[in-house]
Order: sequence, then C-alpha cells, then structure tokens
Amino acid sequence: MTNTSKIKVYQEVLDKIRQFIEANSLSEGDRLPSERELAEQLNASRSSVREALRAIELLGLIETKHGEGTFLKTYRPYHTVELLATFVLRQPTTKHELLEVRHLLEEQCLSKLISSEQQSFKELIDSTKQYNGQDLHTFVFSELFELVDNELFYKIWHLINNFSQTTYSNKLDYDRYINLVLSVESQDLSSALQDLNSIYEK
Amino acid sequence: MTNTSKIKVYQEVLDKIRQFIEANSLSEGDRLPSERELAEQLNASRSSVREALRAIELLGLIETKHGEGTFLKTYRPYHTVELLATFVLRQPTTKHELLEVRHLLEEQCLSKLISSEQQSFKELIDSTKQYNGQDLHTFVFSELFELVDNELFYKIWHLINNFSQTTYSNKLDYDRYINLVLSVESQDLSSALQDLNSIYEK
DNA sequence: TAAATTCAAGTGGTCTGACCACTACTTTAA
DNA sequence: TTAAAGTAGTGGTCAGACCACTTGAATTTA
Repeated sequence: MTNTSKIKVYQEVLDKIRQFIEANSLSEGDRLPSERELAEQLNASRSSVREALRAIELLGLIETKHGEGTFLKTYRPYHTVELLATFVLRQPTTKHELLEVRHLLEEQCLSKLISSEQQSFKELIDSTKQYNGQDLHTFVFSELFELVDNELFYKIWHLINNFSQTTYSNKLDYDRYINLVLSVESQDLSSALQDLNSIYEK
Repeated sequence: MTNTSKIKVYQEVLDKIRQFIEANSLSEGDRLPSERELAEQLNASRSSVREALRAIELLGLIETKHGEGTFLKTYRPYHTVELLATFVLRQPTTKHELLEVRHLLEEQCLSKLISSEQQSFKELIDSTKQYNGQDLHTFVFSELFELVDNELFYKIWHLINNFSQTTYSNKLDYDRYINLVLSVESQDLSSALQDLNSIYEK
C-alpha cells in the first residue's frame, strides 16, 4: 500500500552530492569527485552514481567532460525547459499559478526599483527598442531584476520565468514595455504596476 | 575541436522515448515499455536506458513502480521548481538576500489577501494566541499563505523560509503578529505592511 | 464450486566488472 | 630543448548477474 517511503539509491546519492557541494562550498566550474570515487565514498555502485549524475546533468546543474571529470555549471535551465515543453501537456491551473507568481515577483521588482535611488534607464530603453529576439518580456525583466541587486531574487524569478514560457510577444508590446520602464524611471509605482497589468491582460 | 556534437546514448534514448510517447499519444498513467524492452528496441544497454529514465523521473515526468513498470505522470512544475530551488538556494546566498526575498514574498502575500474577498481571521487570531511552538513567524505565515490559494507561491515561500532559519520569537511578538492579522482582516494594506516591517526591523 | 495458496514470469533496483575513448601529464627519445 | 610516446585517471557504455516486488495463472484446499 503505502510504499512511497522506499528511497532509491540514486536519490540518496543525489542528496549526498548536494551536501558535498554545500560542505565544500563548491561553485561554478569546480570539479566534483570522480564517479568511481563517489561510488566508493557513498557506498554505492558506479551505476547508481551515474544515474544521479545524469539526472542533474539533464537539469543543467553539472557538466561532464569526457576524460576530465564532472564540473559544476552555472545554472541555465534553457535546455531543460525545451525538454519539458516537448514532454508536457501543461495544465491550465498550473500555468495560471506560474504566471501569477511571476507577475507577483515582477511587481515586487518594480516596487524595489522605484523605492531605491533614482537611476537612469536610458540605455535600457534604447536596447529595448533595438531588441530583436524572441522574448521581449524576458529581456526587459532580466535587466530590471539585475538592477535590484539581490541575486537570489533574480534567480527565483528566472526559474519561474523559464517555466512559464508561454506566448511570445508580438511587436505591439514594445510600447508597453517602454512605457513600463519609463514609469519606473519617473518613480511612479502605481503607473508602473498598471503598465505591467496591461501586459498580463493582453 | 567541434566536439560539442557528441551526443550521449542516454540523450538519444531520451529523444526516442519522447518520440514514442508522441507517436502512441500516451498520456498520464499510461505505461512505457519495460527497461529491457526499450534497451533492445533502441539498441542500447539497459544502463543507458536507466540513466535516461532516472533523469526524467527526477524531472517528475514519469513514475516507476517496482515490479510493475514505468508510467507517465502528470507534470507538475512545482516539483521541478522545488528541485531546482534546492540547488539554487544552496549556492552562496547571503542571509540578507534570503530575508529580503522572504520579506518581499510576504508583502505580496498580504497584498493578495487584502485585495481578495474579505474573510474572517478569527480562528487564526485565536490559534495564534494559543500558539506555543518555536516559530511564530512560520506558523502565522503558513496560515496566511495557504489562504492565497496558489500552491506554487506557498512552496516558494516555504523553501525560502526554511533556508532563512531565523529564530526565536519572544512574547512581545505575539502582539505584532496579531496586529498584522488584524490589519489584513480590516483590509488595510499599508498598515499591514507597516506591521510586517516592524517585525523585520525588530 | 469457491476460496485460498502457491508458483512462475515479468518488472524495476542494484551491483560488478569489463572495455573503450578521451584528457592531461610524465617519461622518453630525437 | 623539443617533440613524441607512454601512462594514469576520467567519463561512456555495455553485458550479465542477483534481488525485491507485483501480478496473474495454476494449483491446492475448503
């Protein structure tokens, strides 16, 4: 019946690896112990270790180099998202929640920016006008979040944003985003929030 | 040189599985071929197949039942988001950042509650007064976040909250938290935010 | 006949040991 | 001094072996 308690070896390994990273405060580019070493130290077979490593590799958290080793990687979930997209039939509720949270985070971002020292957004406006990529929203907010100077905050938004990839913006949106930035620049919070709303309601 | 093109077996397997799912239009609950079957059909070893399966299992896309088989699962981004968050959060993060983000999530929580339909907080106030545990903050906000009806939002806060292990509340805090809830009840946002601030500034 | 038991086949879970391919470094030879 | 060859360590992959578990059929029992 209630069998869910069975923890698999590869999951334990996963946890141990995470702990190892934390304990040795490894960061981007650092090398993990070899598969054989991990297997021995964690008292697991190399296969199990590999299952764990492959899993977090797919998540984009590590990178393996044949003949060299396994390395921590800067987290970039792009390929994960692509992968997921092909597998997933998204559920409406879920999608709604994702967007709601994203919206929330962005509101706070704007609020933070406005309540901090005034700064110029000239460059951002220019680069927005010239932006030619797929996802204007991501572009603009990446820039805005970076200004907030809270790495964690940025990462969380980034994470959510990647999962809520939905409709790609059409050209009309340029105006909306530029208005938004202008509102931020003039430190008008309620106007900025309204601009953001209009983007979401579209 | 251009070595990046080296595709690993487990990635090919992954792709084939995806194609299989698509071709047979499998959906939630349907069973995939057994590991041994997949290995044979895809001309790979069982280990490689398992590496692929473990990876997407970790992503939350499939579910394996010992002795039964491997099944497609309803996809919940929470799972992935949570998983990734545990890694992201373990990267060097200052306590200040954690608290700032937590604070900010809580502000949004209050804001959401206040802008939604009015509700009674009588029970919450009572149980807060009687609360006898270690962490009043967690208690009160767990309740508040649940009222927001966005599971993802709740989970993110929960994660951050766990990592920002602060602390011990002294009795004086009871008043602060009760005031906070009262402000929410009377739908007075600015007052609620102020109450929250006073908790953080303490 | 109906119910309980036993048993066999199929499945995932794990481990071992073996090669191969690649990299970086050391040793050797020119 | 420099170039080449060798070597040790690493990830990549595979084959095969058990084990634990589930299911359903065959068998036994009531």
